[in-house]
Amino acid sequence: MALRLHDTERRTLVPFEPDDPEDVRIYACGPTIYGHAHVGNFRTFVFYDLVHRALEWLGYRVRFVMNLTDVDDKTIRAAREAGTDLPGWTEPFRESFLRDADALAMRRFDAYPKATAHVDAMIELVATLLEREMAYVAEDGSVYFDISAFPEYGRLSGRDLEEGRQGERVLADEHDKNDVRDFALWKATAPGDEEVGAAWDAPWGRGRPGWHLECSAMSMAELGPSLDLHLGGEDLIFPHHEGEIAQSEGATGCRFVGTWLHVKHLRIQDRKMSKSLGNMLTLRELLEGGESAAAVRHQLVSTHYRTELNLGAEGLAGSRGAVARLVRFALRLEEAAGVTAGEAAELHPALSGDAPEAGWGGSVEAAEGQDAGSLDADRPGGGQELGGAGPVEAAAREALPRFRAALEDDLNVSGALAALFVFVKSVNPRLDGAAPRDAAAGLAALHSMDRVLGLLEAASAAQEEGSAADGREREEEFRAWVEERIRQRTEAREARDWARADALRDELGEAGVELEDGPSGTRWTRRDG
RNA sequence: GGCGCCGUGGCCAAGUGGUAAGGCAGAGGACUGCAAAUCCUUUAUCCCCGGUUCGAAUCCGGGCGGCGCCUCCA
Repeated sequence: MALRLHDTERRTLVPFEPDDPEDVRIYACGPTIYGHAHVGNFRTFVFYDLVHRALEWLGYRVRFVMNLTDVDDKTIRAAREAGTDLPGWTEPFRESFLRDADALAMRRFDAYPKATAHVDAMIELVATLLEREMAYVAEDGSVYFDISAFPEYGRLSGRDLEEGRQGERVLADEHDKNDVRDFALWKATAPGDEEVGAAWDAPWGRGRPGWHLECSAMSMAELGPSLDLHLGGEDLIFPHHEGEIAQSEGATGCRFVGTWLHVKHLRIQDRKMSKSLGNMLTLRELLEGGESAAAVRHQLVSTHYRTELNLGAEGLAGSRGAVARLVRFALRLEEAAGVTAGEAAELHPALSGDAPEAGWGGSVEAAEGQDAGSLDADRPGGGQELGGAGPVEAAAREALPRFRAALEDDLNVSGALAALFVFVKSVNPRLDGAAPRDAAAGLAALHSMDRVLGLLEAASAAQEEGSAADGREREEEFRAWVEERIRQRTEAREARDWARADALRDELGEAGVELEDGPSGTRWTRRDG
């Protein structure tokens, strides 16, 4: 099976067929950087990250661009109120956004163009549309796109062109438009724009670019006239993306986007997130409140992108549990393998490469509908190759095709997570006494899957950030202290002095350290993180 | 009003014709000095009614309930 995605325009699942699998071009609508991004934004952005990771894992080479909107009504108003100029206001939030993205283990995209850096390209685009008579200059020097020049307007959102036309009173501040549905490509300079530097010269007059225009111009500048994939939140379908199509195809004459993917919105505690309800939760607030980034990432990524996701305390608690289980599993594998994840990958390239093929006899079809525990020799072509593999490796070879099949089915993360946890469940009991090389196979496969999910990455990123904040020396000191306590406790236990042993465990517990006594000694982990 | 989505065990959530993946939480058990971790066992008339079919959570009709977009909010 090959990758299939749900295209908004065709309203159905379609095979993903990029023009060139070696150069897949993806554009995603990013945030307006006038404040800290909220968790709803990040539901969408973490999905972008998933697309980015999944496509590369599946073997595509990807160029992925996400814009940052730094000139619009909101940035201008905020900069004015703060008495600064546009970059003075937006730049800190650009950095804030990237920090938040890092915290969630989002992999960096190839470019984050800012609108203000591409105004020339936007002016050029408007000029082209004027030349082609698809746009007109209004009395005040604003430029509008002429809807009637693009008969296909409305095809993405599936709305009736005539709807809302009759009996519509032309609003006072839009008297320059020929048709109420025409949208602004260029807005003539308004009072206050100059103060913050939000005004540029154009042949038809001074002003600033319209919102839809930014994305058309920047995607063309970065990726060319047509894209394989364009991503955005569901609210952008109309009018934003509809406008992008009209402008882009109007100017170039060629198809703008192959497949549109739109992410459903996030709700908070069963309510829509909105300013009026006062429940605009920023990611920063959530994290500073003590929530772990890995749990947040899990929560945001674990629900299919076309299903509404409701963020709440219960769900986050569930995510914490799920992530903790994976982290412990990774630790057990590392111990049993005696190597790092990187070394494990070298030992088992077939299990750790991007999108390991089902070439070991366990085809996707064969894996589906079999129960996870049956390492059968009766599967087509499965017996012989499996002969030399240990039980952990066999489980990995079972899990990876399922994981892949789920991703290929419109990025079914729930299915992918199920494949992962079936793997965890089947490996855990076989880990005691497993051959190191075999355990390494499990470690390699686990990290391969995490290259798509990013959950272990988010957990270890948080861990590192924590110790970096503490400072290297203090961290060393702390470790030494913990290990000394553990040594003392081991002595106490050998002497069967249970009271002393328990007291030491309690003391460590208060310091946030949890102990696990295993056959190979005592392991400790930090609570959370 | 127009267009569209959804309703699966305590919570979250896969599954779109052949008698229900997975996670979290709970209960019992194994293991442990006690724990923790791990494993085993255990919890579903798939919103309701009717229809199509040998067979439906899955298709069709109706109902009830929840939600989104329809002014630059991801």
